[in-house]
Parts: sequence; C-alpha cells; structure tokens
Amino acid sequence: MTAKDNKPQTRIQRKKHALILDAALDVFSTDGFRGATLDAIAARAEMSKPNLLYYFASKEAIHTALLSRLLANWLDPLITLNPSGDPLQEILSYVQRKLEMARDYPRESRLFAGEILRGAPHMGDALRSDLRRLVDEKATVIQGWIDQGRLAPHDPHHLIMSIWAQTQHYADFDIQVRAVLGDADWAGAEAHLKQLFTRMLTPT
Amino acid sequence: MTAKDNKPQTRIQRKKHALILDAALDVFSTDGFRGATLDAIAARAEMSKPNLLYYFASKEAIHTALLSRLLANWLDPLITLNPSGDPLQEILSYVQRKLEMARDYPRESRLFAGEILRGAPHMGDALRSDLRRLVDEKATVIQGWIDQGRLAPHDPHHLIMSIWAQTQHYADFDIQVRAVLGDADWAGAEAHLKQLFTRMLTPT
DNA sequence: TGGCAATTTGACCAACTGGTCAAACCCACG
DNA sequence: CGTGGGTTTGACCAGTTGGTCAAATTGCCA
Repeated sequence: MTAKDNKPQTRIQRKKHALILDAALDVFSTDGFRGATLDAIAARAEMSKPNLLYYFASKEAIHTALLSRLLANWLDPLITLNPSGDPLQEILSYVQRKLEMARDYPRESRLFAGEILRGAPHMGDALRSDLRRLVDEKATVIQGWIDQGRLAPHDPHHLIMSIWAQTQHYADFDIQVRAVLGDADWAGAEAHLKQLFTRMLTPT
Repeated sequence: MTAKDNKPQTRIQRKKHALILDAALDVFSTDGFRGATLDAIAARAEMSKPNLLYYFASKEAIHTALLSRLLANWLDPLITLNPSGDPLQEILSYVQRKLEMARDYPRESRLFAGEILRGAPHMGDALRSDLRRLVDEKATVIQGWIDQGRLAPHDPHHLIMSIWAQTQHYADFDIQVRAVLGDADWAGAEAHLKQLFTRMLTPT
C-alpha cells in the first residue's frame, strides 16, 4: 500500500503529512502558489524533495489539500451565528471571532487571499456552492432580524462582506497596516470594529 | 542613446512604453509577479521578448515602473480630502472615489493587493514614508473634526483602514463577491458603504 | 538618396523547477 | 536474524523562463 491513498494510515504518515502541510502553509502563504517551490517546502519540512513527493502526488495536491482543510475552518465562525441569539451580540461575536482568526492564523488568511486574488482557480466551485449556500442562509437570518426591527436596516450580503473585508484586511495587508499604524494594534482594531458595527447596527 | 535612459524621449518610445506597461498590468494583475512571464507580457504587447527588454531592463523594472506610477494615483483621492469641507461629506466623497477606483481600475487594485500581500518587497519604503506621512496628516484632520464634535468618535487611523479594506475588497476579492452576490453589484456596494459610514460617523 | 542611429528579432544560454526512478535504508514481525 | 514492506534519497531529466547577442531592419534627416 502506498502513502498516496486517500487517507494516511500509519503513525509516521500522519506525522509527515502534518509536517509537510505546515511547511507548505509557510511557503505558499509567503510566496504564493507560483512563487513557492517544492525545494523550499521540502527544506522547511526538513526532508528531501522526492520524500515530499512520496507523500503528496504533486505541488498542486499539497495546495489543494491545504485549501480544502482551510475552507471548513474558515466557514466555521459564520456557521455558529445563532438565529435565536441576540442579533447585535451575535454579529459582534462573529466579528470578534473573525478578527481573532486573522490575528492567530495569518498564514491561512493570506493563503486564502492569494487564492481569491488569482481568481480562485482551485476553489471556485466551493465558493459558488458551499460558501454561497451558507451566506444566503445567514443573510436570511439577518434580514429576519432587520424585519423585526432588532437591527438597523442594511443589505445582509453586503454586511457580511464588510465583516470579511475589515477583519481579513488586518492579516492580509499586515505590512501596510504596520506601515501606517507603526505597529500591529489588534486591541485597537477590535475596539474600532466593535464600535463601528455597534453604531452601524443598533436600531434607532 | 539607448532607450534605457531615465525618461523616454521619442514618440515611438513613449508609445511602446505605454503599450508594454498596459500589457504588463494585465499579466501582473492576473498572475502575480512570479506567475507572470516576459513571454506572456511580450505576446500581449504584440512584440518580441528581446524587443520588450530593449525598453525595460528587466522584468522587475517593469513591475517597479508600474508600482511607482500606481502609488501616486492611489494616494490622490486621500490627498484631496479637504480640511475645510463638511466632515461627513468629505469622508463620504472619499469612500465613493475609492470605490469608483476599485470599480474602474481593478487591475491596478489587484496589482497593489498582490504586492502588499507578499510583504511589499518592491514598495515597502514608499509605504513607510509617503503613505504614512499622508495618512498621519489626514488622521490629524479627522481627529480635529471629532474633537469639534462634528464626527462621532473613532480612531482616525483605523477609520481610514476601514475605508481601504471595504472599497478595495470589491475589486481584489471580486471572484468571491460574485460567488456570494451572484454577480457584481457596484450600485448596491455604493449604497451600502454610504449608509454604513453615515451611521457610523454622524454625531449623536 | 546615403548613412547613421534607433528599433526589432531569431537563435541561443544558463538557471531554475516540477517530477521520476532505481537503489538504498529502516524497521517491525516471524 | 532476515525478510518484506514502508520510507528515504542522490542523480537525473525535460520544460520553462529571464535574459543576451549579433545581425537584420527601419526610420530619420542632412
């Protein structure tokens, strides 16, 4: 049995898989798919290039594995948006979770951003199916809250876009943020976004 | 006299320079710096690769030329923010101009985004000098408005970041936006951002 | 029109890079 | 032990790509 079957079996396979994916995340998120080289990934994972290709069929296979693992984590905070919770609190929690993810997983955020920026050649379908379905579902929830007068009126889809844009911005455009703020300011970002969305969404 | 001197002189040099930069913008914004090839740029500009290299010393020289030309245009809307104007109107105008730039110049926006995402290897210095100075200056103006009670209180630096994040998002993450909204919706985006910033900034 | 500089290009090269392969190595288990 | 599968790697290959160069072509102006 070769290691290229669907799921890793042995202990060592699981370990090497994880090691490779972590190294690849470093390299892909820094240099992009085209800029990344198998040699760089192999070096970061402290193994030879043929050894790396023993565990993954190709450069693209590594990239795809990373992205599919990523999408689930990425959708998770939105999934937990609770239709029976307090509207403003639910959205503020979502904003905060997204910001925490940007702070704690900047490599993942940048990998995702690079993929989208290039036209999502490896996950366009997932965006148009899974992501869209989830966003539509949650947009309906938000619209319901608005119709009940529990949130100030806004287009729910664009509201979700505003949340994504602003939270991910702090990870993806980190260099620009640091250039302007002088240094990272996650506490300031959190306070700012909380105030922004509170003023924006509190019904009058 | 060779064409690699600082400024193009002859009519044909100016024409070819512009032709190359336009082609390069297509390719760089679509494939990124590493993904772009001189062959692709030359093909798009309908000339041979050596001919292209007759006008620009290297691939990087083309990229740098694009970026430096870009930064000026990018800063322009913020420069025109008028300290003697009406605070809310000035900021809403700025938001609108930025959104129009994202709509009308998506290639430029994506080129910029790619550069920042990769850590700004070709324009980090410009960010830390020109950009930072301008942002600090305008942040002071905004803070003045807030101190006068003419705008609701927010951190001016983070406010500017919010504007950048949300306007550029519609260009840079276009594929994701289309996947979620079904299609581009610039009118909806404009209305949404206007409402968002109005509610956020109107003093209570 | 002649001649010189500007422009253009086919042919080429060296470095890089994704991927292959056969041989070597390790290691659990009989 | 030893043996057979899983694991590791040095050497290698072919395609791509940034860049060079000498020669050919074009365009301008005296």
